[in-house]
Amino acid sequence: MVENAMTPTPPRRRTWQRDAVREALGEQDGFVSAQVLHAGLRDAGSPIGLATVYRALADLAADGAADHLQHDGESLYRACGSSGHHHHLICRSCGKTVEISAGPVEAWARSVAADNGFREAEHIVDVFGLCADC
Amino acid sequence: MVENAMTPTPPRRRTWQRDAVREALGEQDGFVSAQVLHAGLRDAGSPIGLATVYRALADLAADGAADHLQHDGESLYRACGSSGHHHHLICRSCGKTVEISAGPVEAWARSVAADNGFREAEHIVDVFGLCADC
DNA sequence: ATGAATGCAAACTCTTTGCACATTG
DNA sequence: CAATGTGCAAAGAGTTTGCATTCAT
Repeated sequence: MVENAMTPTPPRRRTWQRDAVREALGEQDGFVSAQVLHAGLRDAGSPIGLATVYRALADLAADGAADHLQHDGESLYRACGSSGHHHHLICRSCGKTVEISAGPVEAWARSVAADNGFREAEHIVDVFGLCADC
Repeated sequence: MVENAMTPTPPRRRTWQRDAVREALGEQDGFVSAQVLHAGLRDAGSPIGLATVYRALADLAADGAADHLQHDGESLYRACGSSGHHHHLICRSCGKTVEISAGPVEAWARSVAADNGFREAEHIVDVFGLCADC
């Protein structure tokens, strides 16, 4: 099913859980899974439930406030709309994240999209690997 | 575990199941899920098991004979004769997927990873947009 | 003959959902 | 006060795995 064309009056209540998820997501560099985010929140003291994190993330993604992608069977989310546009190099063992700039890639993505008649192109580019320490 | 650098003597037995999976995959136009492929095979009369299809597809992908991607929680496969590694341009409205090659990006990803001391780098590169029809 | 491949079903992981209760607007 | 959001635990979906049997080499 598709989002109804017009937005009747998006009822979206403000709860501390929702805020917590949004903030936790924003503090992360790169993409995080719902599970990891939930674990982090609980470690930080929030008694928030896993289902709530899933629901909050789904809403954020639906509202365009978060980017969503899937890797290795799990959904990963990333705060979106915050600062500028950058990408990440992520260690899949220790989680270390290095911010990388992808100058050439930006142009490439735009041209590939244009060549195929796509408009409003966005792109997700992240590199996973094992860092020097792992 | 990683593929050993050199190929000692790839033990991969030829079974009619494996052939059936490879052929069925080849007859498909785009990407297919393991489940759909399995259903198709059974409809065609093959008493092949689901687990076998999963295993065969995994092997094909590992051997570079199939392209693999995930969409909406399921693994999709597609016969991929030669080159091996592709990325996708996805319409965020109708879901249409166009396979794109990212030559320059491959090199860039490798060098970025190397520059930061990362090994075994994989990368996620997907471009989203609105296709011409949407 | 030897051991990889298969099949089945149980196990697993990640995600979604039903329902009663708490909260928001 | 009405309706949405939350929690928990159970249900789902998709994929993987253990083990005895079958089959390719």
